[in-house]
Amino acid sequence: MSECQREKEHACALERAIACMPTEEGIEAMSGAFKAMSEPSRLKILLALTQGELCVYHLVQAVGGTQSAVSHQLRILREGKIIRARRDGQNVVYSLADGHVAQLLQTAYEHLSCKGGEEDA
Amino acid sequence: MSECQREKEHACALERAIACMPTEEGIEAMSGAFKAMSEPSRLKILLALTQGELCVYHLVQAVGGTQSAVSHQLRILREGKIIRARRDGQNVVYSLADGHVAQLLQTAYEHLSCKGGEEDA
DNA sequence: ATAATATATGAACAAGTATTCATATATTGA
DNA sequence: TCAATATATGAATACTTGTTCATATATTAT
Repeated sequence: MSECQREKEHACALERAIACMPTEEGIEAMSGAFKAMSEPSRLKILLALTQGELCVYHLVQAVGGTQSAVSHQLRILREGKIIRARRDGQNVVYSLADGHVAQLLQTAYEHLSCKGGEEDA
Repeated sequence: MSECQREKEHACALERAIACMPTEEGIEAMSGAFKAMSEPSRLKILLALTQGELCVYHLVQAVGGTQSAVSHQLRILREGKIIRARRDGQNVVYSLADGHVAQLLQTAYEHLSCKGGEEDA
């Protein structure tokens, strides 16, 4: 019963934390979106697509790496409904699937990209 | 030289994509932040901490799992400067390290958590 | 000092996954 | 149909990582 003391110390934050916690599906949805952007190779692809739709060949030029590696990552993003594919003649043209990811990329880009890093003493 | 044709088709988007691409350090910073939030166990910890600082014991209650697993994830988040630790008597109290992550969590929470999912035909 | 509580951590193991290589599929032009 | 271009993908490999178990460290009270 010694933890009862602690129970009350920050009880309000704990209760709010429990109350605001999404369902498992919500957690999966959120972490899935973050996971899509958590690998450098995929993040580059997504950042490139914020500028407009691009075919695989151009994506390879924009992000580097081999065509095979890019295609594998494109499949992961496609299956996760993060991006959308459309055939255009010999090419397949990709674009971001919805605005949510674009918003997250924008927020991260503005907040993290331009700044070197913040050490706090 | 056959790709020259393609070079021009979407050249503007490709050029913008190349122009907007962050440095490798920028990419690492962004993907690192996303990676912190890409695992359900860590995401839960971070979401809980958006409600205020919490000690490990309370975090375990808020997010579930064993104390050891939570502590391991806390270490990863701590070393990545995503969260901050402060000792308070027998307890160690954790809090979010900066507002950037909170902003990303907020954006994701609003955009992804409450909605079931969007299938597009 | 000893016991109890709170947290951290090393080692081991199990999954998950990003890349490469080789090859398959699809589209276009001759 | 055949060749060329564009993209996708299966298998194998190497690497990363999340969890568990056992144990270590730190703080407090007696």
